[in-house]
Amino acid sequence: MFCLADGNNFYVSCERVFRPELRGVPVAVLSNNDGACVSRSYEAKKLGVPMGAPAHELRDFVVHHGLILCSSNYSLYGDISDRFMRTLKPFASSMSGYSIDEAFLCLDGVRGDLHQLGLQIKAKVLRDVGIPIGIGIAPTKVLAKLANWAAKKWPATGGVVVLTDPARQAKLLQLAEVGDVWGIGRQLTSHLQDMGIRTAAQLAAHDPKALRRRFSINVERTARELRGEVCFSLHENLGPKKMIACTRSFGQRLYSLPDLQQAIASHIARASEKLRAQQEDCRVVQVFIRTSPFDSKGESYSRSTFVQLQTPSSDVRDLLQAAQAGLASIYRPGPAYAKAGVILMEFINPRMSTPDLFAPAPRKGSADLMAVIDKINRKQGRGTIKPARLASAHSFAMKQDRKSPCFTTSWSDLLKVGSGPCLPVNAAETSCQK
DNA sequence: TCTGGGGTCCTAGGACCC
DNA sequence: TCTGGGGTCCTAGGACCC
Repeated sequence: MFCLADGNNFYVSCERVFRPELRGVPVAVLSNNDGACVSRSYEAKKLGVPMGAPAHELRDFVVHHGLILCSSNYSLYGDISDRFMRTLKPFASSMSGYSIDEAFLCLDGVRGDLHQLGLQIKAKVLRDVGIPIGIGIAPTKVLAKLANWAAKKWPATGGVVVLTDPARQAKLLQLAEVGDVWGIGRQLTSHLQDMGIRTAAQLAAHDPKALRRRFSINVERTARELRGEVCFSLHENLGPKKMIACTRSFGQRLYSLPDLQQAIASHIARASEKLRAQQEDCRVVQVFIRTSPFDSKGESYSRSTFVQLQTPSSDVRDLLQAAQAGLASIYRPGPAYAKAGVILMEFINPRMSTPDLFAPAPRKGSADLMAVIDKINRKQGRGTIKPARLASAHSFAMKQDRKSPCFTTSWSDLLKVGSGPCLPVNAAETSCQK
């Protein structure tokens, strides 16, 4: 039996934990660079604020309906996510975090009333972490997802739906459209509809073999899971990452090579840190730069290149060298660059591979040096030790005009408790509603 | 003015191997 | 005359997720 615990409007809920004035009012969280809407409160959804809408299209809601916009604050969300996962863990024999705001629990061997258990989990997370969640419990992951969907869609469920009874399963499958099923996106929905498959029930009833032939093995599995046949295990797709990407749009357009070099250096610093965290080396570094697809005037330019490392490495100096060489080969003066990124790929475990006899030897002392850098940066904050190429003020920095304080991850942002309302030390500068 | 970031998996088709 | 069978690897492109 699987249980899916999923935060409601997670980013907005995180903002509300430390900012009670945001409760009960329409709130939306924006993506990086204050670009598009990525999370909406219940009140914002009710107003009709669309998911994914660019910020400038939300003006009317702000002016006429009191919609409050927040920049995204990923260190805050990440920290609250950690607390969320820690709180869930004791409820199950095993658990698998699926995304920043979702986790699957394995309830095999759990005795007693599952609905009561769901209510307990929900109450505990609300009390200890401060965020509302929905709970779906069912024999397969796809059904647990659907149960969770139902728990959020119908408030009368109390936010907990247990799908063990076949009759209830069948009923829900008829109410859900095929596009509401986990793994069935826009394209598949339209193809399935052409075949006359409109509801989850119809998908479950369709011949799985035919689904495999027409689409893919995963559509077959999804359909089988809807019937209660387990095809996805708890720890599906776990393990080290197969690629690590760091990409960003700039806060403003960039033109010069040195500016792009800085952006690339900062991406490499972060990407190589992630790579070292999973204790692997990489063989290939991809670099790309591009203009904005939304710039109607001006030249459109998008280039990408792969740089092969002779000796696999996770040393920031090696990766930086490779990435800068790649950048130099694709950079051209003229275009208004809007975004750059690096992607590390082809990982190897250095303890389980044979070095190339003719490749240059790895740098001496690299592992020790990197370990010290990572330790210092973990303790003193990201960027305490960084490539010298990076200036302190970035020309490529993100736009985040409405960012809330890092209440839990920055000493200077801790809430000051004293007379009057609780305000963070630097609240004046970071107020959400500028 | 202003349009996110980071992942995974699958398939088809070609090249190549024994 | 008759022209196999079983595989791997690679890449590009498409689709999905949060």
